[in-house]
This record gives sequence, C-alpha cells and structure tokens, in this order.
Amino acid sequence: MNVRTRFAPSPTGSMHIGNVRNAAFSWLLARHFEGEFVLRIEDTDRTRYVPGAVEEIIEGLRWLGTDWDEGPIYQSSRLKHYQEYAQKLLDGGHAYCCWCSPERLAEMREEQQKAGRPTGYDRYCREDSHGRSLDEPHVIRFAMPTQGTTVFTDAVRGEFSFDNVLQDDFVMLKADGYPTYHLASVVDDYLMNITHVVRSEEWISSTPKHLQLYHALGWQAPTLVHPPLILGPDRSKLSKRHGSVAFKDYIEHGYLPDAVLNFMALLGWSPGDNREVMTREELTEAFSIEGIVKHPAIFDIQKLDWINQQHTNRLSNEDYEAEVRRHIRLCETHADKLPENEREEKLSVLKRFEEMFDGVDPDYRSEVIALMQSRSTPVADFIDYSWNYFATDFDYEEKGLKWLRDETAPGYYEKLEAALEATDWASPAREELHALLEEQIRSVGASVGREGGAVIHPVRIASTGRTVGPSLFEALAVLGKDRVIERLRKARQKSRELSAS
RNA sequence: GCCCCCAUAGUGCAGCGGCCUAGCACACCACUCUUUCACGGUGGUAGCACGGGUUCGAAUCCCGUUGGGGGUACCA
Repeated sequence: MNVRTRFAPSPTGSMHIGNVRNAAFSWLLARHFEGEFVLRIEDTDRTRYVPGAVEEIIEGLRWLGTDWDEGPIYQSSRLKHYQEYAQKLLDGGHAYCCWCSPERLAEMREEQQKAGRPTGYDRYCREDSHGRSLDEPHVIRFAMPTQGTTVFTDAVRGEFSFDNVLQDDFVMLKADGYPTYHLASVVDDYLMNITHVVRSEEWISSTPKHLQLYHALGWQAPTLVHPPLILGPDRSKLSKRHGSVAFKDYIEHGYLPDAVLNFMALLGWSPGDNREVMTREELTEAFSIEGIVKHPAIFDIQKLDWINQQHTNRLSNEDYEAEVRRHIRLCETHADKLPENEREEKLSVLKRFEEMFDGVDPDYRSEVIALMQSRSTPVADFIDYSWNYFATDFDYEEKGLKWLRDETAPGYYEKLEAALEATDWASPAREELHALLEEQIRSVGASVGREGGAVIHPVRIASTGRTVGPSLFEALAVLGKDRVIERLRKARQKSRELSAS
C-alpha cells in the first residue's frame, strides 16, 4: 500500500502540543508503511497570520525528527487551483455566489438560536442573486444537498451518518479570493494524492462538508483518521492556563526528541501490549490506526518526565554530551526572542558554562556527565547540577551554610586536608578509591567526634557547594585530589569568616 | 439552543462475551538501599459512571440517564 500522509498546520501562532501529536501520528503512519509524509502550510487566513510561525513549525518538526518528503507547500501560493475548482463547482451547479453581509448573517444566526432551530446559512442567495453583480464583493458557497444523509467511515471510530439538511452551505471562497479550509484541504489532499487524512476529532463535524465536496468534484475521498483531542488536567481543551502548550517550551527545557515522540505517541495510541518506553524505530514498527483510541487524553507532564528520564538513561556518555551541546546551542538561538535584559543574562550564563565545559579535560568532562546524566533530566538541569564541578569559584547553597557556621568546622576541614593530601589517589582502581576516601574521611570524622551526617555533609557542601548530589565519595573521586583539597581549603577560610562573625 | 463524539483507578493505556476475585505504567503511600537528592528493589491505596436490557455468562453487545468533550465563522 502506498501511503501518503500530511501535516497541515496553519501559521497562526506557536505550535500547539496537540498539533504536534497529530504530526507525530501522521508521520508515524507514513513511516510505518514506508510511505511519504508531506508538510503543507495552511496560510489561507491573512488576518491571523503570525510572522515567524512557519519557521517555528519547521524548526519544531526538525527537532522532533519527523522529517518530511515534500514541502513546505504554501496554500497561499496555490490560489489558482482553488479558484479553478470553485469555478468548476459553480459551473456544475454545486456552488453559488453570495452577497450577504456579515451583519445580516449574524442577525440570522441569533434569530435561529433564539427560535431553538439549528443555525446555518438560510440560502438567501442560492436560487436568486437578487440583482447583485459579480463586480460587487461576494463569496462562493457550496450548495449542500438539502435531503438525504452523508455516510462515512472513520478509521478510528467507524460509521457516521449526518443529515444533509443540517449541513451549512459553507463558504468555499472568501471575498478576498482566498479559499476556506474546507475547499483548500480537499483540493490539496486530492491533488497531493494524500491517502490518509490524520486530523483531530474537532474536524469530525465538518467532515460531511468535505465528503460532499469530494463527491461533487467526482473524487474519491481519502481514508479519514480522527484521533482524539488532548485535554488539560481539568478536562477542558488544553490551553495556556494548564501550563505550557507551546511546543517550543518543551524544546527549550531540554527534553529529548525521542522521548517527546514516545510520549506523544502514547497520547491516544498504544501498541496493544503494555510497552511504554519505545525507541523511534519501535514506534514506527508498532504504529497502527487500530491502536488509536477514541477517548480524549489528558496531558500529564509527570509521565513525560518519566519517559524522558528513561530515554536519558539509555543514552551513551557521548550522546548525552552531544545533547548538552545541542541544548546550549538551541537556547542561544532561542534567546533572541527574549526581552533585552533577560537575553543578556541568559546568554552570558550559557556562554560561561560552555567555556567551562569545553575548557576541562575531556576525561573529566565525561566523568562529570556519568555522575549527572541519570539525575539531569531534562538536559537543562545538567547545567545547573554540574556547574560547580566545572567552576573554580562558586557560592555555597544557603541551606548548607550551617555546616560552615559551626565553629569546629575549620578544624575538621584542616584535618581532612591533611589526611586526603597524604592519601594516594592515583593508584587505586575507582571502586577502591571510593572505599579508601570513605575510610579516610570517616576516620578523620571519628577523631574529632563527628558522626553520620556531620561527617559527610560538611564535605559535600565544601566540595560541591550543594547539599544534594551524587554519592559523596564518587563525587570526590571524580573531582580529583587537587580540586578537593583546594575546595576544602576555601571552605575552611569561609567557615572561619562565618563562625567568627 | 441545535448537531456530533466519548466514557476502565488521580493520569496514560491493556481488555475486543467466559482465561477478569480487571492487567501494565506514571503519580501517590509505606518499606528497602543510603551520607544527601535521585535511581533501583519490594509491597500497598485506588477503577469498569449509573439504570435497564440481550445472553447460560457482560468491563466487553443494545437502549436510556448522567457526566465530559467537540462543532455550530468570509478561523483553521
């Protein structure tokens, strides 16, 4: 089967999470059948066009790895096609010109609603142009059959039947010569040989319009696939008040593309067994229309975080490093959109980190990654968590300062310095070094009457500046003798200042 | 108002008439590991919206109710 699917966003703002899920489904379907995936930009509403939106869509899809075989194709550059078919419909008696004003239309709707009748155009211009001329501004409407039903099968939900009378004589071509979605998508899906139209549930109710259009044009309709919507935690349509719905925010947080694809795929689809953490290849292999579910799904960011963590843990050290670099670059380019003052700060932080990250010995870098990878998801956390491992100078976390304020701390640090200075760090294997360091530190601690946390915590805050982090002895082993002793010395000085005051 | 869709734990899914005293995962709670935060391990709380049918048998099929969602534009 030659499958061709498309993703057809309109450039009216930031790419929405729900939209991305549809892109993912559409792409997965095409790749599963080794078919083609087309990117089409539905820019037929000139009033809602947002500059930069197309770039964001393209960047987002690239990032996600949902590559397309054709496009981007802009509908705004294909007006002649829509006009041509509109004319054909006009000639065949399937369409007519309408001169009704928006005011009249609004009034009509209000009356219909008040009377408890279904809303819809009253077909005032359908049989009679009322002496209006084609030179006057007008739209072209589709002449819906006024009897019978439109029956169709959705690949996800099965049979549907809609009464034709209740269908509107919808506008196909606007007064400005641009088509509406209904006309444009039907014409394009046909001309582009799209076999499966994947679009979310909200389109079901206008599907009869599209099918009547296909019918009037003498075309066969593609397979319709309507996955469910994605809802916010309160079960209403996912929107800004539910947190972020802008896809780019997830990119900026440093989620992994494979993890996001995995998570998206699971929003309204399942492989049928209980698999959850899946690679891109596994998803492509397993994807099917049968696995698409009918009920709406709620976006659960905790699950995203978990899946992201699972994918992160499966990354090699080198791949994780590549992700860190990619993330930095991405944040740098995105910083352009920030307000001036924030941008400066963001960029300088990134720059400083990058310099430190690049400046260290590759082996050291790799060891820090090994230490932090599993706890730094999304990747943005890595910058924060690993900062002090690269910085030569850093502030102590407020919460840990209590260990330095202790007046016996300077003495403790001094003894530790001596003991660790006298220790051979180079010869033992890594595991042995951990044990050795632990033994040394515990014995110094015991010699000054310290126990448990009082032994460990002062060393952690001194060597890493933080109260939390990896196993202390592993951290020390990674930092190495010189850094550790230097840091103990600094902590001792700081401690003297603090306990003196 | 009118039209349409959906309905398994808090969340995401499995289930497609008997294998279901309903399975998996996230979240949550314990315990465990432990120097901290995570990870890991073990266990636990929690669900077939309700009411009628059909059937020897229903989470699974049908109808209704309720609840939720979508559409109702010269927006997509």
